Amino acid sequence: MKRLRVRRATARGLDRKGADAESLAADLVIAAAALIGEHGPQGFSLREVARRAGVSEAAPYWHFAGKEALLAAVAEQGFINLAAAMAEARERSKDPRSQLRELGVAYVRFALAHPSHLRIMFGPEIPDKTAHPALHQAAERTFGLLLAAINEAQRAGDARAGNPFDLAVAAWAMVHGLSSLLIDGQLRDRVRGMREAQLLASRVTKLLEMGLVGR
Amino acid sequence: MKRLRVRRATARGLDRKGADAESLAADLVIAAAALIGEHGPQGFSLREVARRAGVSEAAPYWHFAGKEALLAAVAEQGFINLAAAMAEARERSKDPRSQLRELGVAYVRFALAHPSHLRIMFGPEIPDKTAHPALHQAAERTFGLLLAAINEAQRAGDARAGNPFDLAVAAWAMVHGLSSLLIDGQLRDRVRGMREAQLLASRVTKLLEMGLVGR
DNA sequence: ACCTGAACACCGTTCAAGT
DNA sequence: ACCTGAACACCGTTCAAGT
Repeated sequence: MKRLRVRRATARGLDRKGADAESLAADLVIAAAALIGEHGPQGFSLREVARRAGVSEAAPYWHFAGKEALLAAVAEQGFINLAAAMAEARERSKDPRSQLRELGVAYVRFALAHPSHLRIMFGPEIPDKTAHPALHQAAERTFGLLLAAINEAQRAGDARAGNPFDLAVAAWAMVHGLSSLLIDGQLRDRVRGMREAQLLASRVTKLLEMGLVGR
Repeated sequence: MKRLRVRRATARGLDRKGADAESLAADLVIAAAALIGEHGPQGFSLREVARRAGVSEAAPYWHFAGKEALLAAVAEQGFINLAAAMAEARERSKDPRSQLRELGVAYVRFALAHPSHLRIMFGPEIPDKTAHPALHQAAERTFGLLLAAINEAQRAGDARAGNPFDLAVAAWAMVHGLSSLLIDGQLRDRVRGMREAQLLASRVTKLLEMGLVGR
């Protein structure tokens, strides 16, 4: 029994204490996230994850309903990480207008740094988030962060009046669309490299900003 | 031999004349597009496409290098259809500013009408479009339509000065992001139904328009 | 030139059986 | 409670063989 646990830990290439006390569920999520990061959403398989965790191919089914449930756990962690990055970005500036700009930059930066993760968070692998309440909640919380920033900007006169939901969707659509186009290589002909992508992001975001601010 | 052709035609549920003269390649693309439309990109398999076309599982490999090549053909057709819808939309209005608005509406409408098709056109199933020259060209041509509309709007004073590429990317990112969020169900809690989605699209697009026009 | 049949190495999922 | 081993029905791709 003890040998088995050790096999699991070394199979992941990890060597930290307390591996015995960990649940296999957490190990599987970690292995899944790593696998997605390496080979993309396409190259992901439940059997390979089990192999990396050092367990049989049937073992994951004790902890997750199936492949989609494991991916949902990975996606949930992704939203938690994105929300943390956005919260941190917001704290970097004082005035609401530049806070919004920082939020957008953080979003695109996260997308470029973790493209495969973003695909799992938004892609068709999980057709209905409401089937995974924890994931659904994490996604809602992330959007809530943006909505709060919009609200504050409106109160400070740094965003035009109007339905805050519309403004938030506009901002979200812009950064999400730009991230998707960059990740999917749609702009690869004319935008080379991460640095150029970030510059494009700030120029493009500014164009929307003018519409959102209204002056 | 003739019996075989007939079997192919009826297997697709079609009964048009001239089926004998058609190439299997075209049949496979049609069957693939239909399958994707029904079951989404996930439920697509090359074997099932072959079954629907009434041929053996190895037959497609004579016409396509593999699964990705067949998907690339489907995606190419998608870009051709999208470009046609955009060109038609543009002809509906005279002044450049409302032409841009019509382009955006057409994009979102296409996405909502053919969500699975859009995913193939942009998703990770085809990681590198340059590996499929015809697809790459069709995608470029579609973006070129948007770029031309931006250029014309700038000449008419209906769009602010500046790098037309930046303006085009902003517009593209906005409608693409909104389409993605709608398709992926990210707004399902607060936007119910196609009609409400279209209304949201026109409100949100207007917010960007103010930034693009600059007055 | 174009297609079939059989094969290989994978995959997700289930289920009896073990501890 | 938690995991294994074996099985089932799939999948993408290859390749000799047919016509």
